[in-house]
Amino acid sequence: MARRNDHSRDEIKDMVINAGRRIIVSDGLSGCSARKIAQEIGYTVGTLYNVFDNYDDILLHINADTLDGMYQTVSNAIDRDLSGVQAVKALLLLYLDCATEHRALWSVLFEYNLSEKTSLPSWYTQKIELLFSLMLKPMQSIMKDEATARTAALTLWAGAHGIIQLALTGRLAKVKQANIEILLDSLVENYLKGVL
Amino acid sequence: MARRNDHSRDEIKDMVINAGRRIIVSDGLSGCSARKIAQEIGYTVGTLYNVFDNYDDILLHINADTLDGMYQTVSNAIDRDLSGVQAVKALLLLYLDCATEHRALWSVLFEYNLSEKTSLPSWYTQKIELLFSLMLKPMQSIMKDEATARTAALTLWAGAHGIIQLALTGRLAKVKQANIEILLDSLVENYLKGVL
DNA sequence: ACCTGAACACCGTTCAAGT
DNA sequence: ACCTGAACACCGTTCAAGT
Repeated sequence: MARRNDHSRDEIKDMVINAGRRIIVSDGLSGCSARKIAQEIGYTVGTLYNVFDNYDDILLHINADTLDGMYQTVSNAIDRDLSGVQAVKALLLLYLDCATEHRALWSVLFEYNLSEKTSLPSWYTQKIELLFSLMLKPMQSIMKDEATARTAALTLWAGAHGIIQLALTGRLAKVKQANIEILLDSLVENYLKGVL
Repeated sequence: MARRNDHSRDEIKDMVINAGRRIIVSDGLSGCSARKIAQEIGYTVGTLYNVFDNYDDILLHINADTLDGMYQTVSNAIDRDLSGVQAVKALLLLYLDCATEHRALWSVLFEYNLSEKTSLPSWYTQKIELLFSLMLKPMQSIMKDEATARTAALTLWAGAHGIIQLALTGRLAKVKQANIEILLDSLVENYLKGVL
């Protein structure tokens, strides 16, 4: 034992993140733990702390991977033929797809709060910004002024998030899964009608 | 020991909920536990399980109290002189106040997910519905058709939640606390302009 | 009937000790 | 330098035993 050196530091990092993701997908966040991840990758729990600051740090990196995956999925699925209002609408439906298809990972993205004081690291918020840029682009093609385009994009982006979040967690009084798209449609349609 | 009978079942229930709320407010959700609640009220942890199903059940009841409190606060603070768009806008700003003033409790409301399968009990979703009725009312005075008024109210309500949630948790790229009101204003103003 | 105390099976985190 | 194993201080939950 000790000093096996089977894997490099970066390899272990990847193994931890991937094992954590698999466990969350199959058993949920509450079914995941540092010990279970360690067992899954064939190392002792102490090894995780050579590579990550703490358990929150592991979750943060899993979330980072989720954001990367969403960016890939969404940017690949974008229909380049659409433009304007239709493009924005299609984009938000793609986010809805991501959320429903990877529910557990998507939940961890928003519902896990890091220790109160420390804010999200900039390399992480940059991933958010990158994903957001997919929304900003079609909005800028609709509206000429850059500042108001950004405000509009933020508003619709966050608004759509709220609809998806509350509906998927059953907190949006009586709204069933099937009606989410109606609300998203209402949001985009009417907001943009008002803004243009 | 045993069979003290100092407090009735309902009294203990209240003590647990209130102690839990105090701990969450001062130490956050991660600082709260069944054991700490028990210690705070001078009982053993086992006693909590005579009165509640499990720890999730305790949090659910704390959330129920939070919802009751929000209903009281908001319905008392409503300016009856306002109407139409202004009334809706003022209402969402009152929610923002609730969220910022009771951050920890407000977080638990949305960021704590009960065990995957079981959905929220109806006595709980009724409290959500009651709070939502405060939003529905002014919307119905703006729009005649009841169904579209409800869709509009749901959309704005959930949309505002998304803006508040993402902004307060630092997940809405570069949006500072001060800009939340701008986004809320943009949401309500433009959405209603489109809908009317 | 009500409450305790102790147990069970877990946690995240640390770190001396081995190779 | 890397990894283990064991410890520490916690968890939620259960339940026989006491009054």
